[in-house]
Amino acid sequence: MSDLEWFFREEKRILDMPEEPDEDYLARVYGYRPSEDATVAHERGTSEAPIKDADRPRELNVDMSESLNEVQKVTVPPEDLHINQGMTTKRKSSTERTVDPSVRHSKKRRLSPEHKKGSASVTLAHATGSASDNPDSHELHQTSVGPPTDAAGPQSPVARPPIQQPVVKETTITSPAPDKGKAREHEANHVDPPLHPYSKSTGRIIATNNDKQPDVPSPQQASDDATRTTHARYSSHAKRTVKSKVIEVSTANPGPAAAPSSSSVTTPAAPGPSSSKVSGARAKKAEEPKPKTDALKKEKSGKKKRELITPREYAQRLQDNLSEVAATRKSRASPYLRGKRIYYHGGDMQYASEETRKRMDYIIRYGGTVVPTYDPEVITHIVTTEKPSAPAFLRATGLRSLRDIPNHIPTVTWSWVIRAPRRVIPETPVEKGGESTDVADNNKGDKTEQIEDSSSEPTADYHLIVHAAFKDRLDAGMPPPPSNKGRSKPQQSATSAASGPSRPTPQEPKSGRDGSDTSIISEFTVDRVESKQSAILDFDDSSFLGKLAAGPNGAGVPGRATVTDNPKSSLNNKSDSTPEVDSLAPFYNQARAEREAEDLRSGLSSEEESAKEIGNGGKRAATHAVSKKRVRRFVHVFCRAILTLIQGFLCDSKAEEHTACANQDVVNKLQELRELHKAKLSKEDTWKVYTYDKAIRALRSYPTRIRCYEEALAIPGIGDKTAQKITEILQTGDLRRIGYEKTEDIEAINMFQGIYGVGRQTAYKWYANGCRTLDDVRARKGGIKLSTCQEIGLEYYADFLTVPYESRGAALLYYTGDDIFNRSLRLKANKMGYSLNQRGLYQGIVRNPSNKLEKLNEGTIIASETEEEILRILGVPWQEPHERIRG
DNA sequence: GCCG
DNA sequence: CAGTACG
DNA sequence: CGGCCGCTACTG
Repeated sequence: MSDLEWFFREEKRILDMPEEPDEDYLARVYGYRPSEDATVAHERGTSEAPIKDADRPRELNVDMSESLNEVQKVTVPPEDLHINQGMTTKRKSSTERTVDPSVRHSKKRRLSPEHKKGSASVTLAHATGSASDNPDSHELHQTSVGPPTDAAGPQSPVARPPIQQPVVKETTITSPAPDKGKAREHEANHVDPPLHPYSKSTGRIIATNNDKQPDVPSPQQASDDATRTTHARYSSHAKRTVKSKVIEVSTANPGPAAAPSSSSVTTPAAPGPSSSKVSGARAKKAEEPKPKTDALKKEKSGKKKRELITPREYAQRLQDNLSEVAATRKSRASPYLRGKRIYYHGGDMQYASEETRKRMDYIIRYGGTVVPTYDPEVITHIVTTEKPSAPAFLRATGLRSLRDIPNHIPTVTWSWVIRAPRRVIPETPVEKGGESTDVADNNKGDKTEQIEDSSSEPTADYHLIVHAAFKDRLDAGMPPPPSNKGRSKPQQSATSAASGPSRPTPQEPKSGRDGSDTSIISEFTVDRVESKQSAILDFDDSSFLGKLAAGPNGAGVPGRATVTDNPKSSLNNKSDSTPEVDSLAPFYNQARAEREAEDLRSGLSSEEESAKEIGNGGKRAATHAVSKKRVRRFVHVFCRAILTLIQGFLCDSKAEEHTACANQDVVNKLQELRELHKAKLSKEDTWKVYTYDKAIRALRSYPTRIRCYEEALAIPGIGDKTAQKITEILQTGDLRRIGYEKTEDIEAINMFQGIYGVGRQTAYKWYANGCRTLDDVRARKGGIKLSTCQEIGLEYYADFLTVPYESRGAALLYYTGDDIFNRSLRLKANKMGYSLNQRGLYQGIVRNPSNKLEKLNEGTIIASETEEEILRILGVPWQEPHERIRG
């Protein structure tokens, strides 16, 4: 653990080290000072606050909100994982209830007429603030409450600020609510604002919008009012939330408002956060009247021309403009790609697609170098699209075979780039006295003393394997086989790998335990080959990994006998007749086997399969049954450790919600299963739900298709049982369990749980009392009782959940106004020749005079998305929800 | 159900 | 205070 | 084997 601690602390230290102050950066680049904005200033404060937490390794969160959709937050100690996972536990259900909170609030307001404007906002603030542990909650609240948001703008822009000041503070997410637990700290960190102009003007949505949903610009969002800004921010979130969660349809059709403008501005190939998905947001930005926004826009459009340019040319250009780009990069992003000279292969040699350009920009932005041509002498990495075609690649590079890719050059897919932990590689590792860390520079040294002073422990990097571009070259970039110099010193590696919890500095001779505690990592340790380029994660300190790998489990492995007593059997001993065999062959074979596994076998058989592969890979492995097991064990432990680090908190990444992932079908099934358990009362089921949540979440963010039981098992949060289920789904496409457990009672109960304020207990009770439908509940069938909260929840239940995003305005109007207000409003609409219902304001509806129910003409919808719009058309002054009470 |  | 639910 | 989010927030 302390190794972990060290790791995180060290990482944090490094991350905290560089970079100019944000203000300076902003001032320099954008002529903008955060202090101008209270909100930002506040955010800034918090962003610095965590320093005092240095002792407590936390999420190392690099600000890369500009491309959050691609960002990976590094890490957390695995044992803390659950903290946040819990946070997301109810994500889905909360989604379903998107609206509900509002209900409560609006009700509150309604119930307490004394809540005037000001207090209404305060209520809001309180609500959002209290929920600050869940970013989404903001969205939700805001979504629901909508009106206040808007109201703050046009109606009483002046009167607000004083009251809202605290609101801003409270709700601006950024602040790690002082009274929150450590989990909140994560959140706080996580949300820590990108000190970016965008965030000020249009809200973080710009940066984080990872959906292709265009943000529909609305008047209030363009406000300058700082207070309003906050709202707008939420508003943005809200829109996104609603749009993506409540109704997906709208995602499909580009928002009417955003479409036109975005088309003209769309995604310049600038070294900015140019994610194509941001285009919508950018469109909005384009409408921002703000000067600084304009400046920004200008800067971006500088390179936006979309020419037909080859990747090579584009890369070249990036090279040429490097300094310029670097400026942009400076404090915006952690230069975690520093020193990496990447040859990017996008598949098409003739035309640098938007994607290609974007990626190249990205590489530059994060400190890497894009090398226009394939030159093994120069490049340190090869990055390809997710599914590169080998022939195309060969053509592009002029190679004859993938085998010709030099061993030391990792050949990985783009996912590797974006998933690699954001770690700043220290320019000058303190401990190493200025030794260059340029990944490429450290070739396998010939100096024997490296064994002592270098801690780089070549380990199979699962990360590399996972993201390897070609299955035939999984080993590209992996530690090369030991030179046959025979400086193999198993014990040494073993020792260092197993070094104790006390944080040893890299050059410190590892004062590990005695040989009895030999770590299994030693089995795979190929001496210290100085090929850091293999250490993608830059885990220079091997003890860290060693510890991870060895762990409590590894300790039990009788490693010593093998390593020490029978040196020849050591994997890194190349004395057998296969000098070519990479000691890491087992890894490759394992991984390759997984990749190639066409027909998925059951857990057992696939296990055998892999084992066989391993045996084939290293001859000696076949002769050592123990080794075989160890390999498996190690792979498992190691992979998991890596994945844990890579994935970080489950709550770190934005909800990928409906974004189909590589294992979507599996996810769907598991979700079904989870729902089943959700309806049950037992503690056991409760925890299963919890677990499935975690598993599902983990699965979602898993980049590649699961190939076999082991691979699933390696994912943190997925254990034996779930892995089995996954396997079943993979094989049969179904989960039998779901079939016979899915019964009507469960469905009814789950439906009840959809009501705000109703959980499993209540739902079950209702069902037990004979309720089967919502109407039953409404009728209080079985004499059931509802709490006030539940009453309201019920009142607003079903309809709202099905309100399409486009109708939200009308729906909000409908739900927030009381009976009289609504009638009045609708009557007025009628008198004006319109027709208003919960879906929208219609024009031109012609009804049969004799039968008013019969519509002769459907009419056209003229407003529905926002309340303001509707009210404006109807000539009704804006009013807060709590003011819409006439009865 | 997963994890330590 | 404990149960229940929320985000 | 026991813990699994919250110095929750609200309700009764």
